[in-house]
Amino acid sequence: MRPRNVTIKDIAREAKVSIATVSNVINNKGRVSEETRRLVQSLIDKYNYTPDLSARSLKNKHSHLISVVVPYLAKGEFEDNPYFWQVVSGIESGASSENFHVMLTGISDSPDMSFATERHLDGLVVIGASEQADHFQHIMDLNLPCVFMDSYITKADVYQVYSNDKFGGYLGTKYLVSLGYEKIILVSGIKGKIAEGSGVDYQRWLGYKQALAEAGIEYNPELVIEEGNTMLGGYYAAQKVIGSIDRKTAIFVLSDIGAMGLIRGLNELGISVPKDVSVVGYDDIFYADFMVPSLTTIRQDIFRKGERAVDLLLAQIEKREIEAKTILLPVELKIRESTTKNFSQ
Amino acid sequence: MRPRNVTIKDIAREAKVSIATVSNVINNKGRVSEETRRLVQSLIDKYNYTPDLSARSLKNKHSHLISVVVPYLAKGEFEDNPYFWQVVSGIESGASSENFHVMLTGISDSPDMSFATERHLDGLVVIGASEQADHFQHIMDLNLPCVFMDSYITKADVYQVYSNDKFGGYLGTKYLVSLGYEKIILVSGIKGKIAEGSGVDYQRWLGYKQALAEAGIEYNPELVIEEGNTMLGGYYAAQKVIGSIDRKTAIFVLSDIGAMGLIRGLNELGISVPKDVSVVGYDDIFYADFMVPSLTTIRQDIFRKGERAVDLLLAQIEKREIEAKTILLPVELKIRESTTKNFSQ
DNA sequence: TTGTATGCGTTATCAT
DNA sequence: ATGATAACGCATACAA
Repeated sequence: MRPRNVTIKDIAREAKVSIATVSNVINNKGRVSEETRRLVQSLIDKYNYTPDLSARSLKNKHSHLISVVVPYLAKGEFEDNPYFWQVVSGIESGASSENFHVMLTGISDSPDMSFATERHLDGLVVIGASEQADHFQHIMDLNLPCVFMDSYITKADVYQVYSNDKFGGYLGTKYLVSLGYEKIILVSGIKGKIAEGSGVDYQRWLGYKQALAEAGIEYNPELVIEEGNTMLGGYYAAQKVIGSIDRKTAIFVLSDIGAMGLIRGLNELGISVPKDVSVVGYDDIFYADFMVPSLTTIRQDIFRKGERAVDLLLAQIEKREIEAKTILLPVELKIRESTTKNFSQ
Repeated sequence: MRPRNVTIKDIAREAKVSIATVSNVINNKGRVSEETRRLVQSLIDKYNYTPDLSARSLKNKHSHLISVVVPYLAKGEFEDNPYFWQVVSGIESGASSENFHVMLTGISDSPDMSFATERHLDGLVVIGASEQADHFQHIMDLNLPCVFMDSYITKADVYQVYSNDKFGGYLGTKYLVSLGYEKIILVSGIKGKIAEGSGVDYQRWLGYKQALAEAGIEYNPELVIEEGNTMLGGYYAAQKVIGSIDRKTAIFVLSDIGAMGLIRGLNELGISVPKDVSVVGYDDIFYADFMVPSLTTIRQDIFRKGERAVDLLLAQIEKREIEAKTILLPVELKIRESTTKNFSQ
């Protein structure tokens, strides 16, 4: 199809040196005389030669290719949540600046991870894995550099990055309490995660409970709605909470995308935010500030989180010294229009 | 690091056959006796053997890897627009169902496309390229199977998929006219594209003009604001249009994400949608229905668009028969809350 | 039907 | 400082 590519051999021939020498100047290994180095380099430039990565990978067992995998999500939960895309953007950005490429491994893919070894992937960024699931062991069995995001793996020696979810849960709840609300509904993610005691939502729930306790408000499990951190989940949650909203009620949704669905759902039921009820979200996805009303939320720097994950992954791949295998990112409360003081007293 | 992988040789040895035979059963080439086929297959299963793709790629010159590239966007324009992610989702979905993997090639990457040949990529999906730009020739020079999305390349024999942008522009405009508006502001994308006569926005603009002409409304270039199809672009556009909004005015924004920014911007300036002004968007991104107000828009099936692009690409890669090198997808008007009849008369 | 041998483009070892 | 050569894992042309 396209003209045969120029290889290391062609360069060697034209430079009248051996391929070993060319290889050496490419990887500036070995001691090559400045003179031949320049000669070879000039030919490389002239022919626009770049080494064949398949050949290299065959030899080296690495590929400068990493993959991001999101194993535990249903179709749509991933693609319809800007959170993930912003993470992936950060990953791609961090990777490409270090000359790594990023493969996207769709969530609907089979649990089969063989592609990782087949392609000599250099590493994996795994988002939202759960230690209990089969997948986790599969991934560990790969024995590949890995960074887990948002996973709260308890096993030692696992590279992880997350943000301070417990504190985030605490912050959001405390803020609503400080506004004068006494009944804080928590709209959370995947059913069972809290009971299971795993995942980010569990951590955020811990913070929620702590803030409640500090405020002397009794924890009421009936106020915890597990509807999924999706737009539709939030939308349906609206119907579930509608009955229990009174003047002292506020709602804390553990994802911005869920909060968006909820606010929409509430609107359709004739409830206006923040006039009738205050809502806090979580994540600070890129358009949280542009929604109507703009969303009070727990902000984490999502893009940066992705970048940090690659940093950590590449450090592991390149066996660099690192401070710690675990990176904990800060969160902060971002006050916007979806919350307002409770004037009911 | 991890235990040496089992190779074709290991299987051959244990099966007491040659590697050629093993290779034959893997690719079910050649005539292999049913008996040995079964034997070899059982060992393949037993050892969980999968062929090394780097080796294969070195031999074959293909990789079962495609890449999506978005060459002409500034940082943020890509990652903050759900449109692109939905396209990418569609691409990933289509590709993975055909056992192809997808590489993400970030927009901030250098114009250098050498990675495509280095990695023996099987093909490219290029989004929003412009025939005039240098990039275009670079990509064509690769001589690689390619599908251009949203590009309106005039050169013959180029594989393309787009949706009916001109009709979309027509539909949105006509609808606003039918609601009783006589002054339709058009908020468009990248500056100069319309003058240049290229890209989707130019096509949509053509449709806009046509609808105006049919309605007997004189085209007024001052009503065309080129502020970028981004959230911030829309936001700033609000300040530009504010002065010229009267009772007969409606606004057509050529992206939902821009419309979101615009509506937010208008709100901050004390103008409410649709009470004070009607707004139509474009794309029907996944949350258009969940915004407040929900967005009247020109719908295209974005995910499907991505899927169709891979279909076309894979057909090209596998040299299958196809009906046409160009796929034109339909658009439709989706009426929601951001538009309302003009009662000013 | 099956085996042998060669080459794909590199890197690395060992000579020279 | 440089060159010859083996090896990486696979596919394939050709032989048997």
